[in-house]
Amino acid sequence: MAPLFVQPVKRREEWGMGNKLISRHLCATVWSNPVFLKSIFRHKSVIKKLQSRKKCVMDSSPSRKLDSNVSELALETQTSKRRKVVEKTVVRVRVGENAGKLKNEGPPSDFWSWRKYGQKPIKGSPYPRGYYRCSTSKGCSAKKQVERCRTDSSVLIVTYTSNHNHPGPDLHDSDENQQPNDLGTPPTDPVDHPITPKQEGTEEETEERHGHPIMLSADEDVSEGHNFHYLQSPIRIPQDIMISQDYDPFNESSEKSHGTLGIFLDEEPICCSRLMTFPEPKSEESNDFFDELEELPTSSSFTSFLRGSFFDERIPAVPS
DNA sequence: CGGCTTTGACCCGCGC
DNA sequence: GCGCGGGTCAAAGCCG
Repeated sequence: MAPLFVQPVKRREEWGMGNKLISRHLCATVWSNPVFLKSIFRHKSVIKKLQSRKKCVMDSSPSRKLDSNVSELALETQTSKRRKVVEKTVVRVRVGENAGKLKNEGPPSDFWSWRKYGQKPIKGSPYPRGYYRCSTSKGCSAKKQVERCRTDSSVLIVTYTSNHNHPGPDLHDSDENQQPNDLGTPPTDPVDHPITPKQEGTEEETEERHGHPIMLSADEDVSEGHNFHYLQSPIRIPQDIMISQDYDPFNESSEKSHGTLGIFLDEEPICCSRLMTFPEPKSEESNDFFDELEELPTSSSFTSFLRGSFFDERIPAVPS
């Protein structure tokens, strides 16, 4: 299952994007929430292969052929043989309208360290798209694209491709005393990693699986053990982050579709905790987010939150 | 000095 | 074959 508002998609996206949208401070706050950090976690064993292949290519021939070879190998791991069918993970973050006007603004920072390697204007969108590569570890193929929704400049669309093949920064300081796991070992905390199908036994989940094909295909690779499978895009939610359940960036004409996610900053103050559909809702008194974190519900509760608050929008797009 | 951002150029896939 | 658009490279500059 794809965790919290993560959308692996197989299609070529055309969205608007804003490269520098929110202040670094805001970014750090937004992406430092352990709940989201743990919730966006996907596994893929191809990373290792990709990197070894990549290295070979680099050794023999520099530059351009590298990516094509890598992508080709990636394609080998997917259902379609079409070159451009790349499984992606999409995260949508809602920021304030004025966020883009702030100085020192930047894409949502997260758990990982990203280095920008490109920016391109996107046709049909007034906003450029920024291309980022994981700089936490050399050889990490994790990438992300950050752009603004063309129809809603307050929405950031972050598209993650590939997966990290290395451990991320230490989380345990703010994370329920959770110790980072050994390399290649999926986190033991249910919140730490995507809920596997076995863990999802609720009706909603069943319905979800029926309604939306589960595209996570890498979980079976966890057993490989020797490969690294790390958080694709961990996010944290501070208490001032708002969640929208009725925003759908994909639907340009609809702002009230399927309970999709947006994270609001600076607008529409709907407390995150109130939106969480925990078994025991409306813990209105708890304003200290991190205090609340320590009282996080169990995995099933969190799963309920995930399902209740976010709509799985993974799009099994057919290659064009 | 290392890491990061910026930005123009280049490469590649795809549609016509 | 050609043009378009997306993705990447890499040099230059900035910053701590």
